[in-house]
Amino acid sequence: MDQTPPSHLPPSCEPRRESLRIGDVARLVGTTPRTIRYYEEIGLLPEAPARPAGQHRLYTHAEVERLAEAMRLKHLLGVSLEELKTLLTAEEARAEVRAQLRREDVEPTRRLELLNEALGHLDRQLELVRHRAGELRKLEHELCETRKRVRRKIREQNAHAEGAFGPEPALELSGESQS
Amino acid sequence: MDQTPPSHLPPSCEPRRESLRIGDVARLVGTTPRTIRYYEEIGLLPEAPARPAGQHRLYTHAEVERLAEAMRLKHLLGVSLEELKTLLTAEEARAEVRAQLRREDVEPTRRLELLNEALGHLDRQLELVRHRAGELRKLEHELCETRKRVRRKIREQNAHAEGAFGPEPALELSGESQS
DNA sequence: TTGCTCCTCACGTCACGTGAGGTGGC
DNA sequence: TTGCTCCTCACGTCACGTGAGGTGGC
Repeated sequence: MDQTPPSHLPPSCEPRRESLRIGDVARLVGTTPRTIRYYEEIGLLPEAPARPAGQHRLYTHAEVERLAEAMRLKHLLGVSLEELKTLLTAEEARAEVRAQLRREDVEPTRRLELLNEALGHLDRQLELVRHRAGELRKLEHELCETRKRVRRKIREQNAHAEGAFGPEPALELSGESQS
Repeated sequence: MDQTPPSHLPPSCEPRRESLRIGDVARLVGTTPRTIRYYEEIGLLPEAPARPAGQHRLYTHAEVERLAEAMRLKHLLGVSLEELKTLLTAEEARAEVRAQLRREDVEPTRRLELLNEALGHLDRQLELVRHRAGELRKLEHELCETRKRVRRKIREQNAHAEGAFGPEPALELSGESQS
């Protein structure tokens, strides 16, 4: 069983779940193996069905995508893992809805219901994102204003020095300064 | 609110440090007393000098402002308390610089040095904020695109229903739905 | 005096970090 | 065979939450 070279496999034999190991996944999404194991432990990530205890975890690229998206949400929205779990469950539900909608045999009333649910979920998430983006824009604006004032003072100072000592090249960022 | 000092005090007798208690402060900045005590414990907030053990903590409005700003930075930038401490120290240094600059007796070279330091600090902070704002904008854009697609599908579905059953008012958000 | 908020331990919790000791695949 | 990564406990840490028991100000 340790004799399965990765090249020229019969089409029936899958390369075991795409053979991405936990270290690779961690590097790809910018986290640590410990974090991934912890997320699996608390049920945020699904455990691979029937992995013998002590055996290596293997991941597919689709799973990496989902994990990356989850970490982006956590990072940008600053939610707890419990809230993140709720978000991801809703996300899964939306995926399920998309799958149902692709099969054309859904009756129109049900179809509209599903679409409206998806819309509601998107709106809630957009509100979260926009609120945070607004706060950040405000902070950015304030920092910019302060920056303008400092730059104006620097210009004034340079102009004054020029007046006192005659024209010399404007000194802005000295580049060298001890401590 | 109750910020008129207890009526007739002699002008020499200060209303002890403006008499804002820890619960008031917590409510004003949107946190808990425990958090404020913890920040004091790890040295992120200065402990009031010479407060007898067991005595109530009292705060000034200026301290409330600083705490609120600190919590905003933490919330928006998602930094650790250790990083936050660094940011606040730099902020204090900038305040110190402003105080020095207001006294006009600083020699021009030193003055430029201080201004350039302040500018550098502002630029680093702006970069942090802008990077995060950019990520959020991207997420917002993606959510908007998905939302557009869902709304288009809803319109299509309604148009189709109209064609099949004759004109009826467009159903968008049902408002009521079981489960 | 009665409530309320405050105080200081001190243990609990969330989201991991960090070895310890051992097994498995290229 | 040798390294490397992986595995599972299990204890440590950061940033607080949450009572326990007691004191202080309107």
